[in-house]
Amino acid sequence: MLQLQVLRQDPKAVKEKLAIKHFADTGLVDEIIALDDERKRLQLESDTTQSKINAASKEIGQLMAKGEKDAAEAKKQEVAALKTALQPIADKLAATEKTQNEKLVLLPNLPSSKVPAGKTPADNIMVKESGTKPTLPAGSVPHWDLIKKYDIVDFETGAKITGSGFPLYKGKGAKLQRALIQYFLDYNTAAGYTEYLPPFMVNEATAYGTGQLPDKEGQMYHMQADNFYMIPTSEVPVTNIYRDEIVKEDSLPIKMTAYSPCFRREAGSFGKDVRGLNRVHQFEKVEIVQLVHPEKSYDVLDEMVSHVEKLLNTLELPFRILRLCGGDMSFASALTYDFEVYSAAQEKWLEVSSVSNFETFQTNRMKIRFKDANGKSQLVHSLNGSSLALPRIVACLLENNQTADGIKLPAVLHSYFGAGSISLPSLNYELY
RNA sequence: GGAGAGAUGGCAGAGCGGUCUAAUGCGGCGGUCUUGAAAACCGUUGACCCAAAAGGUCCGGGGGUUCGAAUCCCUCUCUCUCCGCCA
Repeated sequence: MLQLQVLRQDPKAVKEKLAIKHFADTGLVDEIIALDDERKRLQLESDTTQSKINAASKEIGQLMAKGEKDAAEAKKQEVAALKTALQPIADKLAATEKTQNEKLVLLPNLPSSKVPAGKTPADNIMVKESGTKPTLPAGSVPHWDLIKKYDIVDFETGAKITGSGFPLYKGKGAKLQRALIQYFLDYNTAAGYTEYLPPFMVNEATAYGTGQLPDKEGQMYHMQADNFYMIPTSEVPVTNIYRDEIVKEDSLPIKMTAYSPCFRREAGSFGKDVRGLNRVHQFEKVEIVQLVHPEKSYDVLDEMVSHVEKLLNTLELPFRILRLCGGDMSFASALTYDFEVYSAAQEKWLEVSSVSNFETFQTNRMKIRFKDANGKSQLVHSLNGSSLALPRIVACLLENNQTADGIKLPAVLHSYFGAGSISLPSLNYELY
């Protein structure tokens, strides 16, 4: 949620920035400012009346103590009249605040000056490309064939248990998940991030805090009986740890990391991109989140990008980094870098991480603040990124490293996985 | 699931219809003393709305009673104790 004062200060600049995000309804900005003027007027009127009521009530108490019953009665009449007058003002004030807030929540975050103006993924700027695309041996196949050959992910049984898009990892496939999660968490904690294991369901207030509600309600699984939502990413519970808190300035930056499964309905996606592990309803991810001083957030964004970059390097996969254009960025982000790894058998790039600075867009909703040197409360900036989302990493590891007699794993995973490669299953293994 | 108790400022904790502009303690900040620190003493110390003063709002959330609610009533959420069930 944007800060009102930003709209009031320079509505013209706000509209120009919204245009970069391809947000059409710029009239909303003026509407919100007009509502704010109205709100202030009503607030003043309400406060003045309330002040009179308070003063009169106090007098009644004093008159009663002195035994002047008639005078007290007269005052009571006076208060009753004031209260009658106050009621419509209070109702109107509440309605105005509600409408204003509903409209304010519709505005996306403003893009930083580094965001290119384009509209589609083709307009994203490639910042870096790293590693070389492997030349696969003859007979190489995409990961959806490899997982069957090696018997490590079973989509059919996952569909039987739950539904399509819920993979069932098996044997070495399950162990590879565990190894990757463990490795990613170790990598993050070594860089000073505190590890959390959060609840995987959240309440409404939490989902609202990070912006999943009201915007993306249809993308989350909803537990109707208890009104909980399955988390689409651990960013949601983790960022909310500090909701409604005022932290000490010297406790910044707050660096947090968490593993969680992520649940996404992916309503509306279908077609080729959903094949295999490319797009699923439940997947594993390790996330990094930082709450930082406003002046440092763009340095921290660079630091987080470099953190993920080094992690990807150790996995020995070719990848590229993109700076997203206004049209491709998320609603809440001010600047986003996407990481894509190259899937050699599919011959395409797959997104495995998205690192964003949200500035005060999330913390304004969650009221995460710190006290500055002058004793003033200021909103902190929030950032997050994946390090990393597993399924597409696994897809690329399988495809890019396939050989005639097994799948070679990068050296960094050997100790976590307990072997240097995934070998073909023995026959009796299939007969479990 | 059953029975009971509770939710107050950063923390602990009093207040149970009008002087609550919330006692007191701890912690924090500033000062005196000190070479410096500790101790002691003195002062200070919440958030939000409003350009600011004045004023208003906030004692878990929401609603109600009353001229007046931290205090009484209803309701929701959460915490604790005991019983039951259980990984």
